Amino acid sequence: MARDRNNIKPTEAELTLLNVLWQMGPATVRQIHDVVSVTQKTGYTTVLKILQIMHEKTLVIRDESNRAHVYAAANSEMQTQSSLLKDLVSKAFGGSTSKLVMRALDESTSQEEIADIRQLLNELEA
Amino acid sequence: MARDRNNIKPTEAELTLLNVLWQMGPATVRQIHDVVSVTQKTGYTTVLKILQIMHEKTLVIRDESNRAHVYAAANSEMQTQSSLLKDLVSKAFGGSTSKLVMRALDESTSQEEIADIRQLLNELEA
DNA sequence: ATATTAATACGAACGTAATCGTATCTCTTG
DNA sequence: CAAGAGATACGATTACGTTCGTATTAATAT
Repeated sequence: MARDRNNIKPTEAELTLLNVLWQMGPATVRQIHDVVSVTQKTGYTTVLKILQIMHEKTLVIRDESNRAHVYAAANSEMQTQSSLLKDLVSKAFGGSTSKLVMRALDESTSQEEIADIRQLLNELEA
Repeated sequence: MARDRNNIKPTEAELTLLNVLWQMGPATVRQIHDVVSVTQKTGYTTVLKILQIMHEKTLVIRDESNRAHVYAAANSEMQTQSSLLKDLVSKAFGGSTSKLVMRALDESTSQEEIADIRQLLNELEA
């Protein structure tokens, strides 16, 4: 059975670029690099190369109608987050999502966050 | 600033071996390999090599007083889980733990799990 | 003591990720 | 249309993770 295209796990560098795409929406290599280079010293062609690889892996789609190709994330941020969580649950939490959740929560969790989570729990019950 | 030794992120193969060590407690390469080889076709020397690398990284400690060295996880399962979560939160959830928690919870979460999490939230508030 | 068994150490090979330099292509504009 | 600016394509390099074969070392049994 072929691996679901939605479940390809992005590498660290790929995830960095996906974060930019989710934030900006569709963007050119130049635009993406401009954002990335604020916090990292990554070269332009490095960003380009990674995007090309991501395109092969179908992690991004691209519009080639203009000279400067426009890239967009192939999967939503939510989908990718869920996929990454599922991976971590299986590899480090014996498959138990609630164990992960409970490990994530600690004394640093704010009252507001606790309220938000309670709200979600209520909704899930209904 | 040197990276905290407790925060070295184990690779996938390393995490597999750590899971065995957390489950079994201190063990020899032979014992670890016996467990791992039930589910994977990994060679004995591969397991040995990975443990040696983990020792260099201080992911495990080892007792060399006997011929067959006895390996043990250097950090607890809890510490490692927290470290992996912290990493994922920063890389895929914009630093927001509550976002991760809320993404992890969905309709598949059982009533019992919901109760357990509520319990923990109550304790955190107190 | 020597042969056998079983362990560690070590190096090589392979795959993937990340990086970047250079070649090439393609618009624009003077 | 020719030159320059700015884009993509591609190959080479480096780093890391994973795997395993072989050499070496150490304990044991004959």
